[in-house]
Amino acid sequence: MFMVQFVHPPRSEISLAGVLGALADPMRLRIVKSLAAQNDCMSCTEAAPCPDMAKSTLSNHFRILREAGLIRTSKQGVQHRNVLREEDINARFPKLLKMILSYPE
Amino acid sequence: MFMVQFVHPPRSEISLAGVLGALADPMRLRIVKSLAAQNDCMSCTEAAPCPDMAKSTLSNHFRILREAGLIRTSKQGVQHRNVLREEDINARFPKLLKMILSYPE
DNA sequence: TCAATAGTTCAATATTAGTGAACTATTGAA
DNA sequence: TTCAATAGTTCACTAATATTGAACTATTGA
Repeated sequence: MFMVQFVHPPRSEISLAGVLGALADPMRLRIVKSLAAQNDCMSCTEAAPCPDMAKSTLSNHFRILREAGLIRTSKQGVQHRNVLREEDINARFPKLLKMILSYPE
Repeated sequence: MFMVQFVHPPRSEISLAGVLGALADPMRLRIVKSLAAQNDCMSCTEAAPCPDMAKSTLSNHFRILREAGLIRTSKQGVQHRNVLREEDINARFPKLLKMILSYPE
């Protein structure tokens, strides 16, 4: 009955604290690394950082990434398509994302 | 009777998640910016991001920065001398700190 | 010795994260 | 069309973390 509505901040409202906070979690960092490596959209389960994580936890991580402006989510069929908002992040904080993703750990 | 002991992680144990998490707070980011601008040690109150913050809150922010490996604290008289561990951070995550501190907000 | 200064620690409350269970929405097949 | 499977979300509960006032420790200087 009620469609799930995704909340995406406009580019101008993407904050540094928000971005850093979203990336300051090893699981979320792995999600973002997956999305960056794929260079395409991925479903939540495809980008899941580990197989044994609770669905609700995974969903929460995607929500945090979305609300921080790091990813854009749209619905396609039964899945959610998540893409990295690379252009937006780069426009706000040039080179930051690439640099953070470049570290091995 | 009991000296306050400061906990500082060795360089090798400074983690990306720890650094990003520590910097993902506007107040702590301001503290680190102050220390970077000063390029010297500062007391906690000198580097305080706003004057009306509770002492205990300020103390807690410094503890988080310290435990993340971002600052080194030593005691001098009645004050604590805080310095940015720039070399250590740069060794672990080259250019990251400078980049994060370069954004205006 | 006493007051002032600089922080820390403690205890209480408030916010946030992780998770299982129940739910919604879409697809595909009987 | 109905039903099961799939993909996520939302809710409710618990656990961890942040904020703050009050009490405390340590140092200095009068």
